[in-house]
Formats: sequence, structure tokens, C-alpha cells
Amino acid sequence: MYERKIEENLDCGIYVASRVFGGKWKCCILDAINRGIARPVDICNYISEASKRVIEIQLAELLFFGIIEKCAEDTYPKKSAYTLSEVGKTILPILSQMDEWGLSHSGFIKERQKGIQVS
Amino acid sequence: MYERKIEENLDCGIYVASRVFGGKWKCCILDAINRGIARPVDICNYISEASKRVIEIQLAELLFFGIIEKCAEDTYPKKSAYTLSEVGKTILPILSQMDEWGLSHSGFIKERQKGIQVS
DNA sequence: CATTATACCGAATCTTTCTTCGGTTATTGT
DNA sequence: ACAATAACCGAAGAAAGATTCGGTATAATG
Repeated sequence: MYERKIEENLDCGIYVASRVFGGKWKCCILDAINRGIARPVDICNYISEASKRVIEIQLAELLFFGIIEKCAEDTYPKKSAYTLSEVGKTILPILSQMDEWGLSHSGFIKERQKGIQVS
Repeated sequence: MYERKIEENLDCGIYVASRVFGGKWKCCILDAINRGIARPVDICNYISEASKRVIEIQLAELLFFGIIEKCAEDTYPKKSAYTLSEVGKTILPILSQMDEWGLSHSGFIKERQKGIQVS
């Protein structure tokens, strides 16, 4: 976790949302957990492009914000297992909407990106 | 605009979405334009916390992606004016959803942030 | 009981993004 | 014509975020 130098504006809802489930991998992590991939190792394997460390950090953050829960009731796993909290589940519809939007416009965006290494 | 060193995964809808309207200020810019704040100066004043430069850059990016349009038909303004494109308008419901989510959970998040300068 | 796997953590480094600052060009208003 | 304002750009550097690497502790396995 990082020390901020510039104050945040938590009065903007969009800012709060991107604070909580923005970032490069948090959505993927939530998606994984929602699919029942509960243990850190499994999440890391599922999102193999991401570094192990960032998944650890973001799991900790999601836990901190109460978006996910760490369960002791280890049915299958050996140790840690995460599930979505009630609050966490309220994020899912937003994620699907974003995913849907992105997928239906990805061709268009890819076209624009072609031959362009900048953004 | 910045030169990327790591390739992007445009096959993930969420990634595409955050590529197009993620970032620190793009949502605010879209919100401003949606409210009829059309000219760059006015947008800068509306989002006074953001630097002028980043608004210029992100306006250019939104224009590049076809999310906004630059209009020559200057009714009121002296020079540039931006409006949401048809594609741009499809983003609005997602923004409201995010805003709504953020606002209804901001108290909770603020509480967690208290006395903590990290995230 | 030694080995292995898992869950974490800290620090250094690197990439991406944002900000600051100093420009140029063109339009507006007097 | 001349200042003032607006739009836009480039480059340097700061800040945020991600990655890499090397740890410790503890639980599972043979």
C-alpha cells in the first residue's frame, strides 16, 4: 500500500467507486472470487498476467474495504479462502455493465489503436 | 500522451472500458460535457482540482476514441465546444451507476480511511 | 521431522499517469 | 493595431500504481 501525497475527494461517487474497485486487477479479482475461485494461489493462477504481489495487496485492500471476506470455515481449502461480501455483490452488476460495454466497443477501439503505441 | 511499454489486453471488456473512460478525470469531463459545459475553459473551471493540461490531453483522447465530438457550430462559444457522441451517451448509465454506488458507500469508505494515509 | 506449499510482507525499481511550466497560434474585444 | 483570452502542445519531473525479488511464518504432506 502506498502513501498518498495528494488528498482524495471522497465526495464524488465515481471517485469512491474507482478507489474501491478501480485499479488494474481488482475487477478481475472480484470476477474470480465470484466464480468461486477462492484461494490466493488459485486467483494468481487464474490471473496469470498479474504479479503475485499485486494480487496480495489488492486482496488486502478489498478485505479492508469490506468488499470481500476471508473465511475460516475452510470447506475445501487448506488455508485462506475469500468470498464476496454483501457489499461486494452490489458491485457485480456494474462490472457486467462495464464488461458488456467494453466488449461491444472493443472492435472500434482496437481499430483506433492500430499502429498507435500511444494513448 | 504516453508511450506504453506493456501490451494491453483489449479482449477484456472491463479493460477496454477503463481504457476509454477510466483515469482520474475522464468521468468528470464526461459529466461536465453532459451537463452542457462544452468549452475547455469552462470544463477546467468546473473541475478546478484537475490540471489544465490533463483535461486537454483527455479531451483529445476522448475525441480520438469517438466518445465526444468537437463542434464547429458555435452557438454560444467563441471557439471549441464539445458534445457527447452517440457512443459517448451509452457510457452515461454506467457513470450514474458508479456514482450512485460510490455515494451510497462513501460514508462506509470514509470511515475506513480515517487516520489512514495509505490505501 | 524434514520438505514443500501457501500466505503474507517490505523494499527497490519500473511503468503509467498526472502535474507544472513555458511555450505557439489564433481569435476576440477595444 | 494591440492587448487579452482561448486552445493546444512538448518536455521535465512528481506521484501513483504495478512488478520484481527476497524474505518470514505457518500449515500440509510424505
